[in-house]
Amino acid sequence: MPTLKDVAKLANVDASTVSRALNNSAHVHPETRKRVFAAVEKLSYEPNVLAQGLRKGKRHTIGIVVPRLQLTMFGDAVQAAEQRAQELGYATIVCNTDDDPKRERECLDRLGNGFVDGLIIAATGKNTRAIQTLAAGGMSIVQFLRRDNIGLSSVTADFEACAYEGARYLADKGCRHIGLINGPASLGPYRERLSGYRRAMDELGLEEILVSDSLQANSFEYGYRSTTRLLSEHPELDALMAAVDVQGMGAMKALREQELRYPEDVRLMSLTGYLVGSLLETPMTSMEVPTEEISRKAVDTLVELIDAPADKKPSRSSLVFPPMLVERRSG
Amino acid sequence: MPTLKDVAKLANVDASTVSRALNNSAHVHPETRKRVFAAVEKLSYEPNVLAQGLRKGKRHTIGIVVPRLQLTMFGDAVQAAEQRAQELGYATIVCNTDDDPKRERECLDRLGNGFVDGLIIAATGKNTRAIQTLAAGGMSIVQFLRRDNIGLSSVTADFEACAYEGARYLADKGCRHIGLINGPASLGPYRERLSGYRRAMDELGLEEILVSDSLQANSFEYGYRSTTRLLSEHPELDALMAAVDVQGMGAMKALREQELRYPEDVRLMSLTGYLVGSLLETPMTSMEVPTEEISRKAVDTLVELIDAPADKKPSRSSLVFPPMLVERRSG
DNA sequence: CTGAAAGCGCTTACAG
DNA sequence: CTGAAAGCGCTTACAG
Repeated sequence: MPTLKDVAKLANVDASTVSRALNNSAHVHPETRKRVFAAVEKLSYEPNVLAQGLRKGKRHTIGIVVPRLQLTMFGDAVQAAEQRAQELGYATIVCNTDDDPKRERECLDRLGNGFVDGLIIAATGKNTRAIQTLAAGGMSIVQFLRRDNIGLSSVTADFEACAYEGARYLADKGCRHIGLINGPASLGPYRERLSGYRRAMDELGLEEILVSDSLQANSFEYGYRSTTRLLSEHPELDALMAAVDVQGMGAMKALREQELRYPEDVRLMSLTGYLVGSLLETPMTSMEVPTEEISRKAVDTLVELIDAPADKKPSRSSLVFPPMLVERRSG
Repeated sequence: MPTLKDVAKLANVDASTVSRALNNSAHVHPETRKRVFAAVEKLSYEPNVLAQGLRKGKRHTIGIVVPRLQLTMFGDAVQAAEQRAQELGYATIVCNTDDDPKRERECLDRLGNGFVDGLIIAATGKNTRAIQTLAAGGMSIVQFLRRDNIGLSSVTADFEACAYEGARYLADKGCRHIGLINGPASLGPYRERLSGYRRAMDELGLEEILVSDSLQANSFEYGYRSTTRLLSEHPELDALMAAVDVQGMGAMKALREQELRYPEDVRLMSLTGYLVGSLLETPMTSMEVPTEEISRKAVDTLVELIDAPADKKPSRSSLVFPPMLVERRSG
């Protein structure tokens, strides 16, 4: 592996000049510059990220904090984020919190300890203080896929619209008893879905029928139990919206057990669909969200933040992507 | 962040002594040692991985090369590998090849270029030369979940047993026309499943009925098309083994279209099941493989390889984990 | 516009 | 058993 010195020797200049030419950090005579780049080319020189990092106190690593990967949009999200990070020359460390505030806290402690240059995070909402402290201490942080109003940039989807448009769609199909399987309102996306659902129910003059526990909501089990409960309390149910796909899969199980067909007896849809829903035996009607785009954008935003000099960090930004309705068999 | 120097000052020794004490790289007087560790404790000192890396030419980053993450065992595998890597102080870079040799080549080029200390890889089998060259050039490489006989350590599952035991199970249930949806024999796991299937068919005196194209086999579409084809050529089919879950999901779609019920008309099972199969509307009978354990072990093996001094690298090892049958509804 | 020097935080021959 | 010194590959004030 050639080093700066090798390039400098070949170009007949000092290493510092090579550095300046490469980083555009000061005026370098065009002639010199040309020689430098020729030498770089010739040796196919690549700067040693480690040495750069040591010098500048950067590790070229970003942390990704998400609840889990399996069968969730976060799996896709992390894949896209890792790819984008790699394109930008960053390694990644992925940390799964399982939506457990304690585990999240551990992740934050570990990553905060000088392990990474920045963080993209889909937080539980229970460690706001710790996250703000980290940010105040100079850590670059971007929220993605989940947003709380904690003074940090975010890239998310419009979950309010997911629920609102989902409900309008079901109402258009003639449903009058539209249930919602949601999750704890302490989490931004659930709170937003709830508010979209309420807006729609209000406009339509329909009764709100919903489950919104503060439990581990992003699961098959939760979808199953919630559906069973809703059906027993509201046998008139003719439509059901699940916040995420695995909940919808759990709902399917519950409906089958009650010998209810979907969509014939109960229209079923997911409010945040991803690949798996389309491959089910009964493909699931879904609101879909551009997860990959969101993740890539979050990484871009983070890297800009990391790279900006301390005295002119970009100001806080909030990006929200709209969802799209995909009609399939279940609803 | 405290540095070696801070520790040295507090312990009243030279930085080099602290280094030796911490790394156990030379005799340090027990008394001195005690002082050093007390200081480390007091300052809660953590060595700067970047500086260590620069000194030793290590990046503390490992590359993970897999075909894809979505709806495959590789998703689980990568999650487990990342976690283990993190425990060992390594960052990760994940590269998806989509089982395309060209993309795999790009991954290898990029990662080979001094970006990582080592690689765990589930290869396409089409870049054997490039991989061997990398290894010969000093890159530490461990194969995981897929093994080719290319002189490198591996940690895999016994896919031969998956297919053999799967077929025996179906035969025990009374099936006499057992089909196999496989994939290209150029890939180790498919080759091994094929051989297990053949062994079982041979022992049972049954006809081989199989699809084994050299296409993108790890997909819903492939499972769907293959099943349609097998059914048209062999209407007598009474059992079907899919190499992986998504193929099985595609098979379900094809069976439904032919108005065949599973398991009543055709018993269906996956030979490498993971979570998704258990959550389907018709939960899938599967051979299951300890993906997480395999991944963690692969990372351990790799890190040992990386950390060993050049003159005494551990010799090649091959670890194979046995599968387990999980009976569910589909078969 | 460019060179010489110092230093990021560590490790490791080299003396003693 | 321990200290002083050199150096991994880079960047950045400091002169000029």
